[in-house]
Amino acid sequence: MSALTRDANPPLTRSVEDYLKVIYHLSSQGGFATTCDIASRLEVAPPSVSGMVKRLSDTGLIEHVPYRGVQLTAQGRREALRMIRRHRILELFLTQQLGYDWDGVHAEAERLEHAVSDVLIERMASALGQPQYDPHGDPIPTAAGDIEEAELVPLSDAPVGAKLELRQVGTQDAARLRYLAEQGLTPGVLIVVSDRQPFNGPTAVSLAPSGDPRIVGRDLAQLLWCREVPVEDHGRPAA
Amino acid sequence: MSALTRDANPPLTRSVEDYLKVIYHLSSQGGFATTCDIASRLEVAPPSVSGMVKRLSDTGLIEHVPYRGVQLTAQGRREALRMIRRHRILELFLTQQLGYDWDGVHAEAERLEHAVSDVLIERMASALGQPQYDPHGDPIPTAAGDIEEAELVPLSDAPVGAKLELRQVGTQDAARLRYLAEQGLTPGVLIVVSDRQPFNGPTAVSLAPSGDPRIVGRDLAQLLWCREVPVEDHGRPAA
DNA sequence: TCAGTTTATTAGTATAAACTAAGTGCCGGT
DNA sequence: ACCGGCACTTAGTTTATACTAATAAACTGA
Repeated sequence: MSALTRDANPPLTRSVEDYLKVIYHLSSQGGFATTCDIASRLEVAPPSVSGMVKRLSDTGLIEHVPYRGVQLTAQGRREALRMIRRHRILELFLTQQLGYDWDGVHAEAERLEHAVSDVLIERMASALGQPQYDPHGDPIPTAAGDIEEAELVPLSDAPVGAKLELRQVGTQDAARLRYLAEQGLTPGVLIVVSDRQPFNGPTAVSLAPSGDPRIVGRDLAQLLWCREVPVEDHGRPAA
Repeated sequence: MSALTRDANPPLTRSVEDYLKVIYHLSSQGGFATTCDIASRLEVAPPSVSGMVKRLSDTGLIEHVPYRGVQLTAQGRREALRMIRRHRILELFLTQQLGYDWDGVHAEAERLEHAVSDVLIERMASALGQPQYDPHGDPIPTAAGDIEEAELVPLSDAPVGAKLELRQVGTQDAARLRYLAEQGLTPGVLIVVSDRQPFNGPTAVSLAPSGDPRIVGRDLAQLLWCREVPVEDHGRPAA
C-alpha cells in the first residue's frame, strides 16, 4: 500500500469535481477562492473545505496559500472546464430536446454532470450542432478546454435595451451587498436595461424571469459588472 | 442523534440501488438470491454483501434467511423495478436519440440510472412514446411498478427463425455450465434459431452480435430457457 | 497597538462502503 | 456418522467525506 504503488492518476470523485468547479468560479475573476466562500457555495462546513483543500493541493489540482485561499493549477483548471462543459451542454440538451425550463435544468445537470461519459457529452454536443452558449447565455468551453472569456461592463455603461447577466458585484461593503440582495440583484440574475436618465442619472432595469422593475443609482450601477447575453433563442420552452 | 430523530425514509444510495437490482434479477425466477451470487454479479467480496444484506433487511427492503439467501420485500421490489425502468428507458433513449449501439449503452445507462430524476425519465419516456421494450427487447416496467413477465421457452421448442435472449440455464451441473460458457451460451446472450434437425435432432443457432454458429444438442437445448425478442427495430444505429 | 471579531485550521468522530483474515454452518461422500 | 470443502458471517481495517468543538492566525477599529 505504499504511495508509490497507487494509481498515479485516479479518476476524480464527485466531490472533487464539485470543489474544482466552485473554485473555478470563485477565482476566475482574479485572485483566490477562500475557504469560507467555497464552504458556503458547496453548503458544507469550513473544516470540510480545509480537509479537501489539503488533498487537492497534495494531488496538484490547486495551490493553497494558508489563510489566503486557493487557486487552480493548469491541471485543475482543465478539469474544472471539463465539468463546466459537461454542465452547460447538459443544460442545453435538457432545455432544447426534453422541454426543461430554465429553473429545473440546473439541478438536473448538476447531478448528471458527474455521471455522463465524455462520449455521451460529445454526442449531445453533436446533436445540438456544437453549440457555443448554454441556455443562460454562458459560453461552453470546447472539448480542448478553451473558453471564451466574457468581458464585463458595469451596468452604468450598458446600452438601453441590452439583456445582461449580473456577474460580479464590485464591493465588499455589507450594507450595499445586503441592499442589492434585497433588490434581487445578485450574481447570476438576468436583467434588461429599460431606461437611463441623462447626466449620470440612474438606470432602470427589469429582472428577467419576473419582469419586476428596479431603479439603480449611478454609484451602485457602476459596481454591477455584467455580461451581455446573446439574444439568440436557445430553445427556452413555452411550457 | 438517536435513531428516532433520523430521517425515516432517506434516499437510497447508489450501492443500495445496485444491490436491489441484482437481487431482483437473481431472485426473479423463483427462490433466493445467495450471498455469493450477489457478490459475483456486483464484483465485490462476499463479506461486503453480508454487511449490506444486514442493512437492507434492517430497513425492510429485503428478507434474509441466514445461510439461504435473500428475497425482496414488496418495497424492495418496487425500488428495484424503479431502477430497472430507469435503466431500460435510458438505454432506449441513448440508442434511439443519440446513436448509441447495443454494447456501449449498458455501461452508460448503468451510471446514469443513479443520477437522473424521475422527471427526466418520464420526459424521456414521453419523447420515446411510452415505449414497452428496451433495445434488448426486455420489457420496461411502468412508472406504477408493473412489469410484463416474459414467458420462457426452452431452445429446443423455439421456432426456426426466432430471435431469442437466453435467460436461464436449467441445470447446476458444472461440466454442462462450463461447456455452455465456452460456447458463449450464457444468460443475456442473443441468438437466432437458424435450423433444427427432425426427430429430436439438434438445434442450429447463431450468436447475435457476432453471427458465430453453434450446434446445440437436444438435451442441452431443453435446458436453455429463452425469451422471444420482439423483432421491431429499436433504433440500432448503422455506425 | 491591542482587543474583539472573523476566518482558517487541527483534532477527533461518524457514516457508507469496501476490504482481508478468521471463524462458523451446512452438505455430500465415503 | 463424520469430515472436508464451500458458502456464509463476524471482526477489524481502510478510504472518502462529512461533521463538531476547540485553537490559531489575520484583520479592523478605536
